[in-house]
Amino acid sequence: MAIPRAAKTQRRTRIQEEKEERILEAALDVFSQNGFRGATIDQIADAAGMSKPNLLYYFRTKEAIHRHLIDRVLFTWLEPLRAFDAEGNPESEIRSYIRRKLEMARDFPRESRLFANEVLQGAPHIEDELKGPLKELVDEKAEVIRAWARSGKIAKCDPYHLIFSIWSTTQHYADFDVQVRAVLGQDYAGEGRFEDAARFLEQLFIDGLRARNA
Amino acid sequence: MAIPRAAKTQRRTRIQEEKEERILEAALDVFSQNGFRGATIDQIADAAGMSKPNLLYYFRTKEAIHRHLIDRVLFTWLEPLRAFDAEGNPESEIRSYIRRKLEMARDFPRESRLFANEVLQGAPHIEDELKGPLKELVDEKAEVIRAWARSGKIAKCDPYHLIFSIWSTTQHYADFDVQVRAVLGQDYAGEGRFEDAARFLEQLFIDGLRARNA
DNA sequence: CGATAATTTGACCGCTTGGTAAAACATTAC
DNA sequence: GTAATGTTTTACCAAGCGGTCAAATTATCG
Repeated sequence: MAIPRAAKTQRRTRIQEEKEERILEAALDVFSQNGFRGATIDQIADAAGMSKPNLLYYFRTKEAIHRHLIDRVLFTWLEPLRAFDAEGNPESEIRSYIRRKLEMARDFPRESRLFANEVLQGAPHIEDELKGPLKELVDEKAEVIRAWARSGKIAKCDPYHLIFSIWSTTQHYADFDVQVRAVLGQDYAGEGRFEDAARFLEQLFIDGLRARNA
Repeated sequence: MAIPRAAKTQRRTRIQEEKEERILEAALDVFSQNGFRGATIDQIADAAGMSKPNLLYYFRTKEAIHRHLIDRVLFTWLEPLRAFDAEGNPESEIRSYIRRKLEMARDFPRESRLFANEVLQGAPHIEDELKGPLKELVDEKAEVIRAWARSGKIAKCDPYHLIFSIWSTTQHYADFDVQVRAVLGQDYAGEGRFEDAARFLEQLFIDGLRARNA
């Protein structure tokens, strides 16, 4: 007779841990492809290879699964920006930031789409995180960029819009993948487009931001 | 006793025309905010100020409304790219393309989000349009850009990824509006961010693509 | 006016959805 | 072992969904 619902016991069994992971993995698939409202618990349960009530034993509601995923993604998604180093060389910092974001778009497209879906629909579940932690981190890094510009290491530019443009150009390859593939055609087999994109974006941003002694 | 369903009569009454317009307007609101699956006919009917069966008298299915909207958006969305002129000055062509795309993001964010929602979820309704007309148009304009690069008017670069990067950076201000606002803070009242974005993007792309005689 | 066609409404249907209840089953602790 | 706890299943529900139907209402036209 279980009053439970997983969280009751402080120490979670391995079976709990394993099942929860399987659920989240399946949910990532489904949510990222259909959005929150488009996803159904049955779909997720199917993909996780268990019955719906069984799934609901681990997560009480559909929203609980979603929140769990969103929290996780939000954290890892900002890693590359956190790594942005004020002491480093501006050009190589920007270059490696672009690289890392592009790698994430390539390796974790579902996470990117999950996030995009959420923001696109007004970010109903994460407004606070955006206005709080996210804004603070961006403010901090914007100051770093501004300092680089002031000291003439890169061209003067609006640091916020610089960050936005790196976000958008890199995530585009995950979020708009179907469109990218459609336009490039299938002769573009494999992941070559990511290498090409990296080359292009590095050129664009590095040359576009190179300090001009005018 | 009407066998009707609007399309039966070749000549549509003004009342038909007006109601259909009201429905599409309402549907744009709802679809762009909730995606296809997230939107309900009741919501759209409510927003259009009519009953559900009444709405279904004008559009037989939810998909019919959606297809109508998507077709319309797809067409107008490509206008700026079509205007891209091979004979013009490369720098000013690119500059005004960015401007126009940014203006569309500002003035028609719902249209942008409708499209983004669709592509994000795998473009189930418009795969053919992407692989057909869209690809052809992009191929054509990519050739123009390549010619500019060959003749040394702009730096050598991958024209496809250049187009992608203009699309993504500009549409970002419509699709990720909540995030942009959250990060910039509400001190950013009004639409000033679009002017700032325009300045930044023009600088980035123009300087990033300026021909290098190296 | 009356007749005919166009529009609107309310009642309804079958299916899917998120979620529950309770009992069956499995596992662990002693 | 057995008792307690943890897990899974079967059956189910109430609400929401896309869509239909037939009757009621309104507009149009001679």
